[in-house]
Amino acid sequence: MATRRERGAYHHGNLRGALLDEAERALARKGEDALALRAVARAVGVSHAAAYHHFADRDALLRAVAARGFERFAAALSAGAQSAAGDRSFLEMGVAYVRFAVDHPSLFRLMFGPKAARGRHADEALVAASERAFEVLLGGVRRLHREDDEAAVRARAVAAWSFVHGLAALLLDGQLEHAGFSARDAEDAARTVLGGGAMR
Amino acid sequence: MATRRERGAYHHGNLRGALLDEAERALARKGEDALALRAVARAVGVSHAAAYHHFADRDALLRAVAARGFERFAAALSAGAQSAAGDRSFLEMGVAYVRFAVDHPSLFRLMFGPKAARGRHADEALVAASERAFEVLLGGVRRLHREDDEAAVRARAVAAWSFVHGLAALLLDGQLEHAGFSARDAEDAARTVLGGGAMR
DNA sequence: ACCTGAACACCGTTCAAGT
DNA sequence: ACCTGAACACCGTTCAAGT
Repeated sequence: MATRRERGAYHHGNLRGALLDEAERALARKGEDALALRAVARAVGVSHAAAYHHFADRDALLRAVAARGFERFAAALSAGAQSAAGDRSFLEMGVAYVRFAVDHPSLFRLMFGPKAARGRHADEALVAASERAFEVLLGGVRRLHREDDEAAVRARAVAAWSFVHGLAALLLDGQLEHAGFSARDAEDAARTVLGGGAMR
Repeated sequence: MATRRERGAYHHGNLRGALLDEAERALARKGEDALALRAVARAVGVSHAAAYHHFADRDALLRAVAARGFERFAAALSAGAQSAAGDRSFLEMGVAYVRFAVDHPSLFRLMFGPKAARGRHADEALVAASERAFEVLLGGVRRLHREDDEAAVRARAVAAWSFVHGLAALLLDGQLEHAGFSARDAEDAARTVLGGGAMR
């Protein structure tokens, strides 16, 4: 739980981790576009060229942040599903999905953005982390429809995933404000829309 | 239908339009991040400072491109809906939605990205264009469920929109390749997933 | 009204050199 | 093995000045 402030520890310590922490903070504060590799290195107290010893380039740093995001995302989905029993469990997973997106908008956009999409092959950790999140979702579908075969489970999972992902993305963009749903009360919106019968 | 090539016409002609055309091309070719205002001006044959006479900054140029995108998007949805009759009309609108996303990935991401979201208030044309697209969607829902009152129509529209938007976004990211759906055969994927019973 | 050239403060990336 | 300083080629944005 080492925070910044302590100098000298980085120089032969965990620079990679420190860069990731700072990049995540910068992402949350200023968004993906405004995140500068040089500024991250500066904040950590190291030369900008030092970062290239731990990440191939700026994109690789961002992909590593995205991979971490997927880990926390999967954990949040699990926690959501476990917060209720029976049929409501799946709904709560959807609510957790939307809540994560709205609570960490820049991280969520990074995780599902072009950087992460294009570099999927290149980044093992990213693929593994996003697959883990998908597994959590599959688990939820299996508990809901025990009788289905594997193909049917995947088809249901894709449909459910599309539904909740679209809702999260549109809320994030403020695109549903025409329809009276704002990102501020995203949790209510999620319960209303996801619970409205289209999900089963 | 004036293309580039003709020099001298810009100098007291339609520079704004030329910049938009070129920005759209650059967006499609290299993506949002790599689109440089200076490069756009250069390609059009004008000094980079000239662009600031027509757009407040780079973000404003991108928002204008997004607004144009929404116009074409609305037209594509209409055309899709008109390509079939009865209940199938709504499905075809969804297929057109996904096809647009996959055919113009960078434009689609721009339209629904943070730039467009944050600057919504600032950009009248963008809000108007995206509302027009939403109206097309509402029209489709109304034809499908004539008996519903306005609130029910909006709720159905939000659910349907979320579903199809999520599918489009996940296909774009290659996130559904685990499940056997690739962006290459997006149209088949759209028919399978959207037609699979979750939409009604 | 519309466009230019020069200037400023920042980037991402590379590379020889230091410990 | 890990980090630095200097250098390169590029940005976005501003502003006085030109027509």
